[in-house]
Amino acid sequence: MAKRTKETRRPPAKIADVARLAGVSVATVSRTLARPAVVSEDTRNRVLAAVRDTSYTPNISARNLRVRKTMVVLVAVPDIANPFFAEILQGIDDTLSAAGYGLVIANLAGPPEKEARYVDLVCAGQADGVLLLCGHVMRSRDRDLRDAHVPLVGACEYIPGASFPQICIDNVGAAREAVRHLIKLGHTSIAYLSGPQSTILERQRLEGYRQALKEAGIAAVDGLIMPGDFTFRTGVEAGRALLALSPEVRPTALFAANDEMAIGLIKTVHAGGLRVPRDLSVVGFDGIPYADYCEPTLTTIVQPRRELGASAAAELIALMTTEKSAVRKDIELPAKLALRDSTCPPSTRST
Amino acid sequence: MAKRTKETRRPPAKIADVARLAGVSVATVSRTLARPAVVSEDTRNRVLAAVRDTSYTPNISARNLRVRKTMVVLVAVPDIANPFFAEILQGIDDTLSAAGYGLVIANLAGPPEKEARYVDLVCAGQADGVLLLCGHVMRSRDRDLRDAHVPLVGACEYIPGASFPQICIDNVGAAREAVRHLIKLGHTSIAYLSGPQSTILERQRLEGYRQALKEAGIAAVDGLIMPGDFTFRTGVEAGRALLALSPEVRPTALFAANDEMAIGLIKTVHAGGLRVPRDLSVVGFDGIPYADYCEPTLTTIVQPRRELGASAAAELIALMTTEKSAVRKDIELPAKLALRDSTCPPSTRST
DNA sequence: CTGAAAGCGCTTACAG
DNA sequence: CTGAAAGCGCTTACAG
Repeated sequence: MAKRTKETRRPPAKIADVARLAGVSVATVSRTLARPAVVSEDTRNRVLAAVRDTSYTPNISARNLRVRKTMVVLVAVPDIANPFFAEILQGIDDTLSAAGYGLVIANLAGPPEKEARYVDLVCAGQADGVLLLCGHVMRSRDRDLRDAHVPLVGACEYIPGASFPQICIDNVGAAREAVRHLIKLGHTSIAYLSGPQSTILERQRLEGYRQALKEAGIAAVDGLIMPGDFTFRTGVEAGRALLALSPEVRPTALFAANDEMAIGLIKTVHAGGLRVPRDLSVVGFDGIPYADYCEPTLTTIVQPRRELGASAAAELIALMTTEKSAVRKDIELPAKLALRDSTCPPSTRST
Repeated sequence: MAKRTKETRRPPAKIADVARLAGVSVATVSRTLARPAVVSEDTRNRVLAAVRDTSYTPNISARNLRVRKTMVVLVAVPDIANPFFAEILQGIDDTLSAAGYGLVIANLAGPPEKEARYVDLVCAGQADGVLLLCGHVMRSRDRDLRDAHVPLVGACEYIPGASFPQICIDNVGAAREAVRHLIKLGHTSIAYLSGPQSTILERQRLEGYRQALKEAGIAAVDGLIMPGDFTFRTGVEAGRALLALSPEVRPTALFAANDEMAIGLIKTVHAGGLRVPRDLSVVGFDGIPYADYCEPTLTTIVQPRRELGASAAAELIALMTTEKSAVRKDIELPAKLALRDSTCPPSTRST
């Protein structure tokens, strides 16, 4: 169909082909490419011309075998279909690929044996480093990622007790800020829609909620803490639970541990006749793109997703390219409250 | 911190270590692993035990160098942050990783030189195959992906005239079905919100729109075709344009070339006082998760995203593992209309 | 500044 | 059924 460029078959040129054409040894070709300054100008020109004429590109498998590097990093993500991670991955990809690294995405959603396979892969030396977005150090039946002796960096979900750098936001502080915002608007009956109990993110955001209430002298009410697991579905369920409450005991505001649940909840209470924010103010967490599309737009904590990914990647590159092993160094990136349309002062009716 | 497993340093075992421990040659170890049936039971047991004792895993760079394969496939995606692709990637990842392939994601969003880098990478033999979700055969300044002589498979966005298999849905037919649905409800003034002119997806969906009108004997009105580019923003703009129209000339229904624009449009016309679907019925295209979360939920064509990815990956694997070069074979997967809350008969008022 | 040679860790004819 | 040996395509001391 489309026009092909010149020579149509022929296997890719190897370094020996270039050397022959340039009339030098393969060692010289290799050196010219690695450190051009070290060869004479004349040689350099001949080699470079030969490289061009043969469209030579080094075989990476061979180079990697030789220098015992792979130039790939493994990125473990809990769920690639979750929009929250898409932009993080973008930040990672930008930084990593600019530095010549390829990235293999280990999507942990799905059968648990996948995790083990990836651990084995890294232990077998198939990656130079690992980026952990999944909140735990991956393991297989009898091995741990640490047995691979490659640099590790964590991001997003803090891994307690880890001995490698981690890039996170201040979840406690951000959650506290979210709830303070509601309190400042005049709310005193504020519910909390939880994330999955197993994650540290949940514990941190709950802690922030508690702190904000406490410092405002508002008593925490256990009944106002609603179960959730970060999914839209549990947001819907919480919405139903709220609708089932009589108006006198219903909270006037709610802080959700993530946006997806907040959106599910808003949709549900809307359908049930409550108005957001008039009857119920809602604050989310994450700042996913959709939080700015929904109706009403969601007041939320927006995480610097791209920067989180980029910093984590940069940190890992530093670790992979220097001798000094893991100068443990956590980085905390700022997350900020985006004021939008889902919050307002409580309606006087219930005050 | 955490407890390490036994021997803490020592480089990973190589095949020679296993051979020594088992008292056989490296050839035998290699064979035992590749085709266990071919060695004697006694040998096999000794080798396997040694493999276990040394926690041996083959070095893939070395193997690849030897067999001249990379076991990686490149997946070119227009924009990794677009939720539409997330589930496609998941289908691809499931299939590919089950077959032992790693996947390198070429995110084409961003500087155009990235595309060239990826082309060079493939031409240099760094991938065994390429999955094109981007609607065109990637190219660098002087090369084309076809020069790499590796199998190619296209998916989602049909590439006209390509000589490799492609996995798509019937965009024309699906768009026609979407518009027929509106016609069946009684609408006769139906607008179309376009995608980017450069894509074949746009041309196909527009064609489906035209066909449906034509077969119903409804005259196509140029003024009802609104510009868009698949982004939320252009949906918002189209919404504003609609609001600016006087009620007599305003269409009673609209078919958007994708969900994101449909959602932006709905949000905008809502804010402007129109009710969806009562004043305006809207049908989208794609079936992204959010289409089922928004308010009202969006009637849309849902694409079998996971299956699209899985079939494309399966097709590529077939190509990579057999001699027969590209038995050109397109696959069309079914997309179906999901009836939800954004459509209803036109209100009598304007009829 | 340059070349000859070893070696990275594997697989696979080829003999036996 | 098994082993010795060549070779995949590179890089890097080591000499010169």
